[in-house]
Amino acid sequence: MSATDLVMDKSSVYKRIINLRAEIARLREEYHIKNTPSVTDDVYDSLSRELRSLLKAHPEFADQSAPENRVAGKPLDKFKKVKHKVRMLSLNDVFSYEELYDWEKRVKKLLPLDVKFSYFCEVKFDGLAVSLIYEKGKFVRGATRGDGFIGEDITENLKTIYSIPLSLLPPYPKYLEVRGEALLSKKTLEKLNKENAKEGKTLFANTRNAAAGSLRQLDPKLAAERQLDFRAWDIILKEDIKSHWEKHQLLRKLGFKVGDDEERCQNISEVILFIKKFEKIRPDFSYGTDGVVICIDETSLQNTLGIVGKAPRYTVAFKYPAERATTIVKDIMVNVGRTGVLTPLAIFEPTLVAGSTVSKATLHNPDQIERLGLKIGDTVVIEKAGDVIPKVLEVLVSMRTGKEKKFKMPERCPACGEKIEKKEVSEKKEKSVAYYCANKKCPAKNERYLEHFVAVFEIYEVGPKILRRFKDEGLITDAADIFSLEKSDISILERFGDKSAENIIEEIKMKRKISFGRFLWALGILHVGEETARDLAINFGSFEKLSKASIEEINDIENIGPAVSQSVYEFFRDKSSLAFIEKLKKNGVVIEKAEKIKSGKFSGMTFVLTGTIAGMAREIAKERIIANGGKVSGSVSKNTSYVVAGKDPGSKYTDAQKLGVKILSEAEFLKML
DNA sequence: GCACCTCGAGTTCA
DNA sequence: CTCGAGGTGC
Repeated sequence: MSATDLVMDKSSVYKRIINLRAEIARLREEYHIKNTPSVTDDVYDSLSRELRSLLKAHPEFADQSAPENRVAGKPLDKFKKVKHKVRMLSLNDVFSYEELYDWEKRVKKLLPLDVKFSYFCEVKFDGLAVSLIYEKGKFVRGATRGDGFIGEDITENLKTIYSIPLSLLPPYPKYLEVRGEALLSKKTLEKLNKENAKEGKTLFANTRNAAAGSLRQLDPKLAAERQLDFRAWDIILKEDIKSHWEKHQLLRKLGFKVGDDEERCQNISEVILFIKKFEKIRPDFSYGTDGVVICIDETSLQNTLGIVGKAPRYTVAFKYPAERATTIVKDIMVNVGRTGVLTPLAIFEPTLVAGSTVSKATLHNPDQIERLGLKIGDTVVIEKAGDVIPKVLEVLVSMRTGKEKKFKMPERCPACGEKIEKKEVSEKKEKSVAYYCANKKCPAKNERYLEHFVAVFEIYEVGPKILRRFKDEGLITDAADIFSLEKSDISILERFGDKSAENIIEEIKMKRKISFGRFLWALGILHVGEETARDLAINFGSFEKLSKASIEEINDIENIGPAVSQSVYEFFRDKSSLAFIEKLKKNGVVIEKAEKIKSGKFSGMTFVLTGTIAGMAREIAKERIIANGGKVSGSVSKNTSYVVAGKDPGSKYTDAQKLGVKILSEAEFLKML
């Protein structure tokens, strides 16, 4: 063979590679992006195989920018955590048209009467929600949702998805974030499962598990083989954009694939028509879906409506009914929580429901067991609420054999053996539904508290297992001890290396500084969770002020009533809690004062809100007042500067008249802002 | 005193 | 997610 032959040969190989690349790209385009199932997988597979073997023989033709090289990264040890610039919220669900009407009612109540708005409906894909960051038109980072605040960096895996553009089509804004669903078609899932079955691996139960599993592959090459797809559903920009509908148009122009089934509706009846229409095609739809997302189309109104907990009010997900299964309750165990509450837990014969094997479910409290009429050994119907949390729906009484045993709440705490009791609820002498362990030093309670504490301080390196180990080894007796740990304390323990000890110490050091609000939350004061802690922090500003506040001063804050104010007040009179706080400070915890309220135009004024403030959700009005230096109180007194009366004002309106406090109409209030 | 909305706390599986 | 319980308005 002459040298020329070799060159000729090489050039034809190169031509073939170019052709293969073009053909594969075209097929992928059809398969993924246009979603036309005309392409046969066999053709696609054989072409890919040929390309791979040619490139193996001729590595000199490898091209970094070629489609097959979307895979850039090396396998990772673990995913980096990334903080979302804008929190990734979740959706509230509705399961019936009735609940949808209820949502409509709530929304309309919060919006001005005369405002006109539309609804936007789109299909809810059943995949994995991800966030994509683009800088100067280039894809720079992709992350999972995580807890909404912090997700995992899966950039390299996302790069392997063809329908995620690496560069945007111009014109594009300098910086933007796209949110959407990484998913797998039903067809791809079938193919994947066929391969898995051949190799004796476990099968994926649904497209979401498969998508999530694929993106969690640490090696991007493995993720690439899964042929994932992407649909965008939201875009976050600095620039104003009028409606959700326009967002979708913009996403398309930038080069994203957006779900085809979407519609702008003028009223809820039209929304229901959309839901019904989609329900018919859902079984034959190419992708797994679990419902329809409905939102208020106008962005300005969306912002007005505000957020409740983890979900914005302007949108809901209509969910189609979940899959159910039957199983046997083998036993009922009892768990001890941080507050000492005893929660019964049903242990099942492991059963497959909606894609995962379920082996237990909470029964919440003894009353719930009573309501269900549940006995140990019963056959029960279960489902996964929201497709995640197992729930016992009913007992199949006809399946009883007579051997079932009635469940009895233990008389002593299962963890420490001490007495248990029901708590007094409210000022009346009523008793709580739940039982509590009365032992202040119950080890289970203590452990749950430690877990809560590190979670609120966001000390990610230290989870339940490590805490338990530290406790068992005698390194810590309370949460404050965490901050006085030293590297040598940890590194000498078995299974802890030098490196992991260092990581843990570094993390703890970094998280010593904490906002006043989170600090309060971490203390685990009865009735004080995330929200109430923030309310307290904003209203009192510093630990010193709150700890000296009278019970009345605390009670005056909006959303804080007698039960909470008493619990907070008592907490700060308790010697051991004060000693604990002192110990935390001594060990290096720094409490940052709550956002110093800049002396704005409202400084020194106290507002009381009553009735529905149209055009603005209550907490937004509150935020605006606080941002301008004002205070929001729950009750009218002679110290109140203004009462803002919305629609249907309550008794505070007459209180204000009696005390001669100036009453502002909504319009007057808005003018002051 | 009741209806409604929120919040707190415990919870599942991969 | 789900329950109980607290807060608020009427």
